[in-house]
Amino acid sequence: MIAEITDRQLEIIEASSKLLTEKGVSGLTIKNIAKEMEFSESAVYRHFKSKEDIIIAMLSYLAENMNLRLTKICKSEEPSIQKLVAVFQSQLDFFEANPNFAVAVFSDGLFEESQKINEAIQRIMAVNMKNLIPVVAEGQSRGEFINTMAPEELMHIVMGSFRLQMYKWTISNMNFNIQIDGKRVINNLIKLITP
Amino acid sequence: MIAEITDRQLEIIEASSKLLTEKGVSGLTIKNIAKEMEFSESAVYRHFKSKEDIIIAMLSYLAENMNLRLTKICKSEEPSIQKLVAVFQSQLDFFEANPNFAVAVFSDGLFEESQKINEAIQRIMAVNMKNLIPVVAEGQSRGEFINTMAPEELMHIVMGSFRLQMYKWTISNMNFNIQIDGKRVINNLIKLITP
DNA sequence: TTTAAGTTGGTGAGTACTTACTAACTAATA
DNA sequence: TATTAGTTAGTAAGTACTCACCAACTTAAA
Repeated sequence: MIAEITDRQLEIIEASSKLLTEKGVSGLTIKNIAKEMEFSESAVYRHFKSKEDIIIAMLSYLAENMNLRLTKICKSEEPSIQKLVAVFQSQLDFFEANPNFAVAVFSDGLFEESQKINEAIQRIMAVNMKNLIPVVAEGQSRGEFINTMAPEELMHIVMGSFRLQMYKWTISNMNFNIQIDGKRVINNLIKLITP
Repeated sequence: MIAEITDRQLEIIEASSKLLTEKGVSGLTIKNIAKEMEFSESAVYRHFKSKEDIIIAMLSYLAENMNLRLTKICKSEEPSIQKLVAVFQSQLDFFEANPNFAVAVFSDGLFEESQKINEAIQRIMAVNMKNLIPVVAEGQSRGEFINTMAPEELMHIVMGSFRLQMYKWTISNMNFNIQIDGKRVINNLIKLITP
């Protein structure tokens, strides 16, 4: 929560996410991080006590960023539909600009060996849910969204569709325009969940 | 395609998928496979020329199985809705009985280092699509499903929701009843995509 | 103002261990 | 006798991480 992060740590986080995009999980090694930072492997340990800590810091940094972005959108006074669309638009913009993070978040189970890392990834999912469930519930009570299922279940379908689209993008090595396809998915979802 | 597989190779495939469930990708090593098979590491290489080949054989075996199951369901004369439900029910049954394979298929990007393995995983996705797109198209023309988007886009939403449910199950270490939650997702989807 | 002590962020060499894979050999079977 | 399926004992390359050491800077006291 209280992310007391030094400049150097932030640089390492950025180097790590770059490596993650370009070389995948197996390329995210201390050796490669050091090379990217242009210093020795042992220097990495001056700033983080373990590789696990680096990954967790990276994911927490992302979660914090995302929460700020989404909270801002969700507390506005627009119609719920517009808020929902704006949230996913914001996610599209972010991941288009930072495709490195997309790999981490949408390639599920990537760091399965560590419980702590898995929890960090789940926290990112939770940030989405925490912000959007109230929006959906509000939309339902206003008659903007269909009322045939619980907000959580509506969100499950919306998130699942969005995640699958992001996944298709990451495995294609980001070689199509995620804005176009992403927007189409969101439009299709809106068609389905409005009365 | 023509999977000419020896008994011993099948045993190795089964041992590998067991390891995948219990220890994750990082636990799927030649050493562990050998231990599981109760013979030496080098004996593994009598049956497969590389670890990559084992993983590909494992995924191909799964794809073949799945295709047989789904094709049988989809060529029946029932209403399209019932076929769609039956397909996902069949998937639920299979992954409940073989949770090991669920990890492989729903933890995307797991074996990212190998292009061939990725292709094998995508072939499994394609088996689903190949069988279900015609069912959805047929259902749309019969007025069983809504007609406001292309069959592929409807399937995207259905698959995305299903995959997310399976993912939640795998990261919870299969500690809730996937039949109950899986069925609820399918029911919710049916509510959305029927007129 | 000089000196002393402590901190920060580096280095290079090395640890203990794991990985996929191989060569050479052996025993049993066709 | 040739083939099959196993063995033992290795390999080179990689992994995260630790060690003793050091230069530059900051802080505080003489």
